[in-house]
Amino acid sequence: MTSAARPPWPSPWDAEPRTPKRRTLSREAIVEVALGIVDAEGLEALSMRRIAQELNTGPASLYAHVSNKEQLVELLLDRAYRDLRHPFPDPEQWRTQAKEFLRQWRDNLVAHGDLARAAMQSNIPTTPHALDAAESMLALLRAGGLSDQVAAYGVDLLALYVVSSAYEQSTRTGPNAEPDQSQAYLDGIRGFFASLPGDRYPVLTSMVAALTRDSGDERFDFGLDVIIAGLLAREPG
Amino acid sequence: MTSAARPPWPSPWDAEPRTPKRRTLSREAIVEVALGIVDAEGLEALSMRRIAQELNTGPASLYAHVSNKEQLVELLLDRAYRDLRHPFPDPEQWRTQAKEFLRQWRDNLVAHGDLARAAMQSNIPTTPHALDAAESMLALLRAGGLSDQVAAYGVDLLALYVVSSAYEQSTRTGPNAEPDQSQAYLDGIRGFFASLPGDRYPVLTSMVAALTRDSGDERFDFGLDVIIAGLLAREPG
DNA sequence: TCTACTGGCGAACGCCGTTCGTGTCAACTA
DNA sequence: TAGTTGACACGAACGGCGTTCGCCAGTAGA
Repeated sequence: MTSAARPPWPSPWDAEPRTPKRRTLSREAIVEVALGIVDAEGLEALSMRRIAQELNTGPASLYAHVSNKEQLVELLLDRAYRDLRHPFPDPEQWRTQAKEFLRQWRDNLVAHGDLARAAMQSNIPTTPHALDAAESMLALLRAGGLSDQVAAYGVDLLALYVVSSAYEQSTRTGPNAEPDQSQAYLDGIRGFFASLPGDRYPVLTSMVAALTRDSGDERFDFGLDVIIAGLLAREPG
Repeated sequence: MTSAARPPWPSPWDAEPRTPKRRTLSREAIVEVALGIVDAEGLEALSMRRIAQELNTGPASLYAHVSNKEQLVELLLDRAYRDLRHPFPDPEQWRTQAKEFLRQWRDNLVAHGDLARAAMQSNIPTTPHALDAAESMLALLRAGGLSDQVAAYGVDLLALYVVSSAYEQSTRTGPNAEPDQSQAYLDGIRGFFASLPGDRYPVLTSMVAALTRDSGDERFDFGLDVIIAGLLAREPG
């Protein structure tokens, strides 16, 4: 090792090489670093100690900027939602707009590891950018001519679907998503279902092909179509 | 204190009053105790130490019967699903049967604190009684005349809805559900939405009444109806 | 009766979120 | 310019967690 080249006393040129002792910490910096950890390794890898370490400090320092971990995760989620792009509702195309927005919403969550898990804690939007998303969805559904009550319950239902789909997807793909492991994944499920006893699960075993047809976009789009069609079916027109 | 009444040496009549030193532990006993903790105080209160304490032993002893906490939680979930009562599909009444079964499913989850959170980890049923539930639902949807593909995707969608609804409900009611705090809860939400800036959230603030109409059964039933109607809309007939 | 084995379990390891008390720098006051 | 003040940084520690190790004791088979 070359550590012998360094004198034991502090040299002038390496006094405080980084760590300018002050002003380096901020809520934004913490959120950014935390989001990086979640993106790369998932929510489970996120710890106050880990964040502090990545910022060259101790865990206690974080609490000057964030009241606790729960709040930090909420900030992460809102930070992620900040990237959503909101459509201007057009009554002629509201359905396409809605589906595109919901897809974007899910992709945005999936892009941040299993952050969707945090979004499931409370279905009611409370942070600014989560409220923006709800506002946009409500506006789209109303542009589609849905009554207030159906639109209100509908937004809830769609949000529930988007978030839980994203979470399910994230548990499937893992923290660092390999691009094409989905085929192997599907084969695994297929094998499992096929191995079940046909006398106890006659229907399941007879439908393995349909059950394991797709685990990605087609499935998600199917759910979107079903819910939107169901909402329209609740209206007289 | 009356501890002086007890001699410092072991008296014959209190030698091993309980704790027969052996055979008291079993996987079933562990699951039962753990489920009791989750019912009363929620998943967060569940720890190996806590279970062990309730069984008058140390945490290490549990690992002879359960490989880790993750597996234990899976066992809890399957134990809960064991109580589900399955209908025999009748093509004339499949819709009512399906709705009743799904309601029962949700109630069963909500009855066990926030155990639903564990059910969300993987949407694919793998344990015996979870597979039973999927089998029943598939049979019902096929009795309703749905095609294999729509039934397969539909079961997934309904399971996602039931489980995430149950989880949402459980975070609302808390571990020990007060029977009638729902009104105060709704009032809280109403107040929050009403306090939002109307210029940023014009649609949201104009729909507070519809958004906070109900947070319980009516909302859940609405979602059920929407999804089932949407599934039927996917079929030609 | 001896032996082999299985389950029970005390102790410890390395994590975790959070708090306390102290230090130290930056900027305002006089 | 000198003194003061208040906010931020952070080392150390507390009480929890899941899990493993290794020893011990009781049971069952030879």
